[in-house]
Amino acid sequence: MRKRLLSYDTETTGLYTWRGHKIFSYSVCNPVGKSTVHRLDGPWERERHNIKYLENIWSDKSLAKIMHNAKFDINMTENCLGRDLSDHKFHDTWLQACILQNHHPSNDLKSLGYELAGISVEDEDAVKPFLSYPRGYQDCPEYLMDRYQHIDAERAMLLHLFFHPKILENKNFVEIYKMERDLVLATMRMERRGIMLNKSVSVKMALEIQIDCNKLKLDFEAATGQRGIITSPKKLSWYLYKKMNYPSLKKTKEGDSVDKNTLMQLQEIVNDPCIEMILKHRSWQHGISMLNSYLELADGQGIIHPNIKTCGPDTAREACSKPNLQNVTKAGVLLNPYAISARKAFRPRPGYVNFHLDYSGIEMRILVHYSGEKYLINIIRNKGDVHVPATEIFYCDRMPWGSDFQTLRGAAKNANFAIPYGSGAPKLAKILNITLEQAHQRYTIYKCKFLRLCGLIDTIGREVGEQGYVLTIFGRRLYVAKPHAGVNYKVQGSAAGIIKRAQVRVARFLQETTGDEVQILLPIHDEIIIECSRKRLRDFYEILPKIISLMVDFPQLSVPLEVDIKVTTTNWDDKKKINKTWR
DNA sequence: ATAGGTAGCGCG
DNA sequence: AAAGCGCGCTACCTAT
Repeated sequence: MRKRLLSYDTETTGLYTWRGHKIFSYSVCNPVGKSTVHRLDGPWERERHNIKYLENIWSDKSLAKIMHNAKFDINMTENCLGRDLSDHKFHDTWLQACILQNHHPSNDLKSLGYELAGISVEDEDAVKPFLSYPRGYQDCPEYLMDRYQHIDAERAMLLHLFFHPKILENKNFVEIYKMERDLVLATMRMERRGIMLNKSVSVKMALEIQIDCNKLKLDFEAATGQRGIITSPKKLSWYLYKKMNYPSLKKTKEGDSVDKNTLMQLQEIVNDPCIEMILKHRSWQHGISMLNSYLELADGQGIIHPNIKTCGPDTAREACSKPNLQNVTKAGVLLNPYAISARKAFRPRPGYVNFHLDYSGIEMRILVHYSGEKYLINIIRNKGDVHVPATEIFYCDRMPWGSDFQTLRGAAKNANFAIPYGSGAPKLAKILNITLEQAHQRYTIYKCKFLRLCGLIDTIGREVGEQGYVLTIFGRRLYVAKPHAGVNYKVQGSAAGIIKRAQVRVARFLQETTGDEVQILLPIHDEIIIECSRKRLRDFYEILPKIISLMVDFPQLSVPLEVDIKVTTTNWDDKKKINKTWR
């Protein structure tokens, strides 16, 4: 039987349903290339007719709708029709492209249309001049929009006809594509739900720090006699290395570096209070800017609705923007004593509790899995500390350990990652704070003990050299530009595959068991944040073991996975561990 | 005014 | 030859 397909593309008054943006027109195209445009504005008769047709399209569940970035169009359409459309069959050509060509410079609709079918972007260029803020596509002349919409619908259909057969050729790709589509729907709900900013706390923090920051700037100017240089890397570089004649410890592309690490090392040598002021000012200014940007992006209730890109990064990870909630500053990071914890400005919704479920050491586990190192596999299986052997080897002269064991272990842990990712002895010496000679010597010992782990960089590098890509544990193909990055791609990509599947499973399970009172809010690479209504707390604790089992069930791994659980009723930074580990 | 590059920094 | 990698965002600076 012939597949029933229709490509579908919406034009909206903006990007955000939560800001009231709506569909004002849509276009469709059938598999033989006949496209039509349907405006929902203008003459009343036309609008009525086109709404009815929209209803028709989205009443037929077995008619597969093809979109490029389905998360956007489905969200807008659900908003327009006022009902759930998640049981509709759909395709997403963006996902298809990302799965098939992760490293492609741009998998957007227009570029691919041009590349694969020579469709020019002239239609887009024609509407562009009408888009300057605050105007949008709805303000473009209809005849120009018409052409643009026709072509966009045709582009999407074309891409599907080109890419989908290539997905079907590979059994793993079929599973990955299915999973990615499920993830799109789960993610759409996360974005819609959003995460709550504590507006009053944000404002208060930003204002207070601003005052301190202004004062600090004046102090710096008084101390150095230089004005307007504290925020400028270029001018700081001149001041420190030319005027003060301090030694340059690190170069950038065009000059001497004044980054945090370099300045802290310089401080060890010259002990100039100005350096501390620079670092303080930078951290504080960063905190202020980020807090203000969060405030600007929050809706009337203080909810932030980020854009979570489920597919697109070269390693098949997810990414988050507007704002990026995957890099919100936290307190207690050793490397930056002056950090402003913006996480303190995020809170659970009133009446809710937030749980943070994070995989403990997932990258290391995957590395060990791929290395096949029996010794390390057994440590993990027996719930031991996989970083102890490295600590023992690299700090053999500081045995037995004193009170600073955690510091040494932390450095050894960094080395454990750096080595399989291709770091050499010089880098190790820096990480571990030992001499180059010691680094060479102990690296040799490490290599003897963990030959296969150290060999990954070569074996996987060869894999890249021969075929241009690596495979993840799910058989996902990741093209890699630089062979030495192959190990990282394999590990990041496999970890990404795990947490993506975990989200799909958990989201489905939560929807089935709790309706909408317990929901996933956000993934952060090795962690998912779940909010739970206080009314359902008892139930949640009951189903927690089931959630964890869904998260760790990956038989393709030779090592077990573990999940740490933290909880907060106040703010993101004050989350507390609620139990040992679950597995 | 706007665009693009670089540096720097946050998270994983 | 030697190399950890992936993202997004702000600020500064230069060029158009």
